[in-house]
Amino acid sequence: MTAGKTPAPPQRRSEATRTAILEAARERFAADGYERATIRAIAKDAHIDPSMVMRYYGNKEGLFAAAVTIDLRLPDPAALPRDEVGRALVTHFLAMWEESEVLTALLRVGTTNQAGAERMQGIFREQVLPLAQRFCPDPEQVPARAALVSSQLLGFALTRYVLRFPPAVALDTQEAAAWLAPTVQRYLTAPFPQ
Amino acid sequence: MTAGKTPAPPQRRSEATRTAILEAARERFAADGYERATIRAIAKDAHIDPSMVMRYYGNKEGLFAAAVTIDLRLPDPAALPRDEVGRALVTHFLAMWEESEVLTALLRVGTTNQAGAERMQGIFREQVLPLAQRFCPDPEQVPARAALVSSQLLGFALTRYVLRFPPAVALDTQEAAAWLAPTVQRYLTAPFPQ
DNA sequence: CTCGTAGGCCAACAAATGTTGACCTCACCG
DNA sequence: CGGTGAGGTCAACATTTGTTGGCCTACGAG
Repeated sequence: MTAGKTPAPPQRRSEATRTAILEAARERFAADGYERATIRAIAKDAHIDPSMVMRYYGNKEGLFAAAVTIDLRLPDPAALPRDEVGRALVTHFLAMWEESEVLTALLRVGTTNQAGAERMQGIFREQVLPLAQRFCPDPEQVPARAALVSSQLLGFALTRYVLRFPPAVALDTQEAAAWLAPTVQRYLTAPFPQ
Repeated sequence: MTAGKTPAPPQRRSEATRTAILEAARERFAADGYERATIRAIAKDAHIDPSMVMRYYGNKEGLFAAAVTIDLRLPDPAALPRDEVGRALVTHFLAMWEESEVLTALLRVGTTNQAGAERMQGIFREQVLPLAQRFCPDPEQVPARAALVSSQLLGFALTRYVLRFPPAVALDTQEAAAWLAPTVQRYLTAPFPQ
């Protein structure tokens, strides 16, 4: 609260544990979901006392909010050729899921926790919607198309990273992208069906 | 345990509460997921004592197992014309999701609970895989295609019934089916892409 | 009428969990 | 050297949750 007058970073040694807590929290939330990821377990993973978690992040919700911040880093729509947006989006998404547990954590929490669901709605609204806008002329259709794209991408992540359906796990990212890209491409650019 | 020798139904009045418990359990599991659906809350909804739940279903896992039994009632593949399987599957799925909360309950629990995830794998294996078998000549490709179909169907259910993305909720089932059917159709019958 | 028993409730236990406050320790500044 | 405050630990709290066992009640068979 009391902002130090010196702009120099006063961080003695706490930054290390702060990030250790966040890393442990991400792992636990990804593996167990919100309810089963206990503060005590996270603290033990970070090799500190549970009360430290509270001091740094206030409460469990605050910890979750701090641990799971997501930037999808979607490619600039303007730079994408219209007929390759599907493939570009899919490969980008798969890469993001493979490289960190944050998305798995968010998906797990989003299905059981109201705050988590709202967080996902926020990401959808601020990051996916704008991209869809670029490729669909009729603004009336943009939200539905963006939601369909999300449904396929999240659905594949669900079966592969959360439910772990063996065939979905077995697909390598190349094959998966080859299957999913046309779907996403169609949702974004094809005319309204029927 | 002690089977009555009289074949006449000895049920005095318990069957009513048994099903009341199951209904309440389905509602709670669907709304809250496994962890946050408490036995006490379920019992209160069913207007009985929590200990009754234990007596009838042993423990919480037993209750979940009894409450969430799913038969997708997939249409007979043999009766489906090959080029309409996509639309038939999608409309059937949407109808099932709309008519009861069991699927929502299973999806919510599947994402946080190992037993729930395995239950979903079982349904996939025993009900979706066989259907895909009918439409794909190469047995090598059947599991992947079935998983892709599941990913799109579950993904749409996720965004619509669990995460409640507004555009996904706003779509009426007709529109949704029109968008999703070609995707499912392609996953089942189109040649391997690229 | 009597009494066994199924259906049901009440009270309690043990464990786990989020959260709090007192205390400790030691680097650093005056 | 003294003390101030940040980084950290410990023990405890109140609550919730799954689960258990004892007790009550009424109905139907003998």
